[in-house]
Amino acid sequence: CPACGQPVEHFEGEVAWYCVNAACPAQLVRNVEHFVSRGAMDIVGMGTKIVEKLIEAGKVKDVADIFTLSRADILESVTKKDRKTEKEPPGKIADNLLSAINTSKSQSLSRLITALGIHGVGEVSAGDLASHFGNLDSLSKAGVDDLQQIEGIGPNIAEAIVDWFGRKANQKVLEKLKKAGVNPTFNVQRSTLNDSLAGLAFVVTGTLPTLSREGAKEFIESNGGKVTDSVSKKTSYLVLGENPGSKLEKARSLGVKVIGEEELKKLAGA
DNA sequence: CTTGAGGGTCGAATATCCTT
DNA sequence: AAGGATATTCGACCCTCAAG
Repeated sequence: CPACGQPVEHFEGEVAWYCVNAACPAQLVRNVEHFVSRGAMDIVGMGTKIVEKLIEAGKVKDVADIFTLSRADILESVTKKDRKTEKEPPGKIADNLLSAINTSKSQSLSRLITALGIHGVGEVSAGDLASHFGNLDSLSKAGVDDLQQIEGIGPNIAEAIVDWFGRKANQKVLEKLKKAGVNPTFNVQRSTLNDSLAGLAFVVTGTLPTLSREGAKEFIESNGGKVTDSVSKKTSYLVLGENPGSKLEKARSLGVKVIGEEELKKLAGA
């Protein structure tokens, strides 16, 4: 491994090699980055640079450490060089970060599962897993066969999940998270709020007038609809905003219906 | 067992928005 | 003004499923 010098391992059928050193700094950065990213725990204000600094300063050794960070820890890490400008520290960064971390504690179960970074489990699969198992404990006890019952989960992903939960280091992280108050359960209420969009699959392209991309997604999901990244024959509607990409072309060639934000809201009966 | 299509995930690239 | 974070798109590639 170029970053830590430890031997690397490559998995059957995979193109890339993986460093097996659980403490590899380069790996840690990527893990943490993914954990806090938009589709996962969504900790605003925490990007690559900040993550690197926190890790360099030794304040974050695993993903769970984020939740026990103190204001002093952050200040110390971020202002590592110019120690003499003690009197005017970048307090705003610290404050924003702390409150973002705090809000992220109540993030949904599916986001947390996404955040774990299991091979092959992204937002969509994580959502399926969340609604199927309801909480992390039952998911961690699931066997390969249980997992394969779920649509979209085959032997490879099932194995990856079992393997992830089987690792001691990961179990430890889960424990720490639980202790820090991060242990969400699947909220059934949310999915049964309104099912006017049930059975429909949406893809969003471009910038919508009032809803953000995230907002549109949540809106659709809370009304029972499904959102994916790519347009296909199974897509029910393409929600079109400004500056659309190639998805519009694809939708047209496949005969997928194209609607705007207004129509989306009408469909949902809002 | 092999192959191909349909779906989905991930990472890179790019443009724009915020904060010091 | 500059550095950093966010928002999107795009292409590469992997997984699943079903048909040959």
